[in-house]
Amino acid sequence: MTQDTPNALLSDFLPFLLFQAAELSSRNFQHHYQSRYGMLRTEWRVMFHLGSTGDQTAKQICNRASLHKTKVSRAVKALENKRFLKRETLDTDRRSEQLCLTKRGTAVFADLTHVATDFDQRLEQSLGAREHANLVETLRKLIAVHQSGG
Amino acid sequence: MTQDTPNALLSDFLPFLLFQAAELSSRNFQHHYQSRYGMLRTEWRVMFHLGSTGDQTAKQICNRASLHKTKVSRAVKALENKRFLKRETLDTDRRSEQLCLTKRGTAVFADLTHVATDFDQRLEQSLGAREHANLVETLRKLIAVHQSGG
DNA sequence: CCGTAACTGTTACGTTTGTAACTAACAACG
DNA sequence: CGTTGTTAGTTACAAACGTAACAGTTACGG
Repeated sequence: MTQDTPNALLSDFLPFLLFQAAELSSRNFQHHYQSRYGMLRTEWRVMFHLGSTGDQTAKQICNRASLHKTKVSRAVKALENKRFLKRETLDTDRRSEQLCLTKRGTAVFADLTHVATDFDQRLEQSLGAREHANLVETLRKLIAVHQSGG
Repeated sequence: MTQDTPNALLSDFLPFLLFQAAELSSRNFQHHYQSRYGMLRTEWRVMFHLGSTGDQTAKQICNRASLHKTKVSRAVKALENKRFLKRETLDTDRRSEQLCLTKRGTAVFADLTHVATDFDQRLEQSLGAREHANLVETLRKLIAVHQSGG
């Protein structure tokens, strides 16, 4: 059922392409944290943020990762049960908790970081260094636009 | 908890950036099909594929959209209930069903296509035409790489 | 102070999802 | 044909999810 509207534009519809690229690359990666550490996708994302951008509260992770607070809340609980993470109520505001990886959690993050780096390098090879860099830059711009209410 | 591994690379970890970009742009768009037609995300994706690449079976949509067959099965059922789509068992293989949009479904697709096109154009404006085109091209390449088992 | 409003994080509940088991149809081989 | 294996699509069940309501804490205005 073709439309009067040119389909060329629509078959390139960005949200769709983004979803598919995200879904496929995520799927290719999830096997690692799932089989080795029994982690869920959201758990890996939370750990990723703690490991790469440092100790922070759940709220900060929500904002930075575009994740819902209940999702983060449950992931934090799961990571805590696995002894990958510990929480410490802030003295300055006792509603918030500072989250940080335990020694064990840090080791897991380091391990997965290696896999992630390999993964990223293979991607860079198949795309070419410049295209890879451009992609990263463009995605960041796109994220910024949308977050400020595009 | 910083690592020995350079974090510059990791904070640009592509699967994460892709997820976030996909999530944000999808969220910005979902309001339209949700409030006007009570459609779920997967229903919109299925309709999108039928509308833009023509009548096809559920299996074909699964492959093209990287969606799980149960997800597609349920979306098709929902779209059928809304009378947006009809199925016709193939004579050549009576396991498969050809899916095609009804008149009503086609109208809905046309309406949402307009919104999508506007959305896409605004995106193109904020990114610039060349960067937008590059992004599309790179994402397609990336999807191709992953689908062939990268 | 006291009451109201706002904010962080958790929990209850209904919906959506994925895994696995299933039905029905085809295909290949004796 | 009949048996075995494969494929398209559905369904049952448990896990994960989002919405909304919640508890505890802070901020502010009288």
